[in-house]
Amino acid sequence: MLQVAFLRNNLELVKNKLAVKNFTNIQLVDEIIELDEQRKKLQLEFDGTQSKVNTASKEIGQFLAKGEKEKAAIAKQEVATFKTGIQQITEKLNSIEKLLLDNLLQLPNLPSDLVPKGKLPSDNIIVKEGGLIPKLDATAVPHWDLIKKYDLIDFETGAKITGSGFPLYKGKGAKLQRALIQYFLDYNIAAGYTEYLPPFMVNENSAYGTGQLPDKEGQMYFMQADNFYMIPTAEVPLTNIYRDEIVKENSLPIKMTAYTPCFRREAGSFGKDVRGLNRVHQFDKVEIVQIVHPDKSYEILNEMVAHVEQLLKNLNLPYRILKLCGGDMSFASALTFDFEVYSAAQDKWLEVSSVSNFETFQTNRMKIRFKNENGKMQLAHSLNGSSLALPRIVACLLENNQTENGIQIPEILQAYFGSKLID
RNA sequence: GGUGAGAUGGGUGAGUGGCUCAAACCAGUAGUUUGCUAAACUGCCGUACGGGUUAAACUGUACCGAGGGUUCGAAUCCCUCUCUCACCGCCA
Repeated sequence: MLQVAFLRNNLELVKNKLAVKNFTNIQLVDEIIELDEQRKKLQLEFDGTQSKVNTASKEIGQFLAKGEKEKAAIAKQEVATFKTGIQQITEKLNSIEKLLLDNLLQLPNLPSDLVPKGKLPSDNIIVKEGGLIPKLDATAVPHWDLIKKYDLIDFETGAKITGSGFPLYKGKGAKLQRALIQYFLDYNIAAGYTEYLPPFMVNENSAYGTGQLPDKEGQMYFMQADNFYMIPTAEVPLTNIYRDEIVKENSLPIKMTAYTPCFRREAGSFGKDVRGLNRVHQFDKVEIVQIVHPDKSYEILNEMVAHVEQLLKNLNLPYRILKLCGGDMSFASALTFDFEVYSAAQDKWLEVSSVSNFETFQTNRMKIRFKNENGKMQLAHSLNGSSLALPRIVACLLENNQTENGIQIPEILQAYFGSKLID
C-alpha cells in the first residue's frame, strides 16, 4: 500500500510510474489526495470538539468535588451539545476513512526505475542465460511419460482422493520431492537464512498483509468454518511473522526460509499448459524472505537473484533470468526477476522462481518498522523469492536427464536422494 | 468441547470511575562524578493522525488484547469476540 503523503508530494512521478505498470485509473490518485484533505479537516474538527468535552469533564469533576452541583449540571448540558456534534463528525470521518483505504488498496506498487516498459510477457527482458541445453535423442519423451514409466506420480489416484491437480507422489517420486526440499533448505540455511516451518493456513489479516487480500480471494482455498485461507506461498506466513513489529535496526537484514506446500485454485487459468506438472493446485516450494533496510534492498535483491541462480547451476539445469516489464509484474512488486528453466522434451521455458523487491508496499500494510539512527520510525523493505518451486524443476530434471538406462540424478542431489539413478 | 484465571508501554509489573496527560523497577540513551574488564547520581526515553515552526520548541486528539455499551468523565463498570495459561473431557 502506498502512503498518501508520498502521493501528495510526488504527484507527477506517481502518475508516470503507475502508467509504466499499465494502471489506467490514474485519476484515482487525485481522488485519494482530495479524500485525505477532507479527512484532515474532519479530524481537526473532531479533535477540537473532543478537547472541549475533555476540559468540561474535568471541570465537572472539580465542581462535584466542591459540592457545586448547579455548576456541574450546567456544564453537563454543555457537553451534551458537543456530543451530538461529535457523533455527526465521527460518522463522516469513518466513511471517509473507509473510502480512502479502499481506494489506496486499489493502487498497485510503483515500479522501480529499472523496470522496462511493456505490457506482455514478450516485453520482458532476458538479462542472463546459463547452463547447457541438452541434445535429447529421438526417443526422448516429456516428463508425464517418464512419470508413468518409472511410476513416480499417480495423477489419477490424486484426482480420486481430492481432485485434478493434486498429485500423488509415490516411491522414488516422493523421495525426490523430499531430497529437493532438504537440499534447498540446507542451501538456504548455509547462506544465513533461518529455517521456519509455518502454519499452512493463515487468517484474514495475514492474507491482507502480503497483498493477497483484497482482490485475490478467488485464487486461494478458503476454510469457511474458521475463516482461514490455505497459503498460496510461504511468503504469506513468513513475512507476517513480523507484522506489527518494530525491529531493531541492527537486526536487519532478517533472513527467513521455509518449505511449505502451496495451494492455488488457479481459477480461470486452466485450459492449456496444464499437462503433467506444468500447473497443479498443490505443489511444494521452498521460499526465501528478507526484511531489510531500505537503503540496501536493491543490493539484496541482486544477492537473492545470484543465490537462486547458483541453485540452478548446482542442479545443472539450463536457465534464463528475465527482468519483468511493468505490465507483467505483480500488483505488489517494485521490481521482479523471473527464473525459467528449459524443459527439453517439451521444448519450453518454465517459470520456477520469481524474486521481487516490494520496497514498503507490504511493510506499510503490515507496519514492519525500525527506528533509524535519528530516532525516527521508518518502514523496512521486504523481498522474497522461490528457491525453488518443485514441480517444474522435477519436470526438467526428468526430461533433461533421461537416458536409456534411467534418469540421472544431479550429483549434488545424490546424497539426499540416496542413489544416482531412477530406473 | 467444559470450567477457571488472565491480556497494561521494549521487559517485569502497580493501578476497581475524576488526585494516572499509566506509578515503580529493569533494559536503552545522554551527561556528571569517581575512577577503570565497573559503580553511583541526574536528565531523557511510546505509537498514530493533526496543528505549529526554515527546523525545533510547543501543542490537540486517539491508543492499557479487539469491537460495542453505560457515564459529564472508563485501563478501571457492562456486553460480545479473540488469544494465552491451568485443569477436565475427547483425540493423532
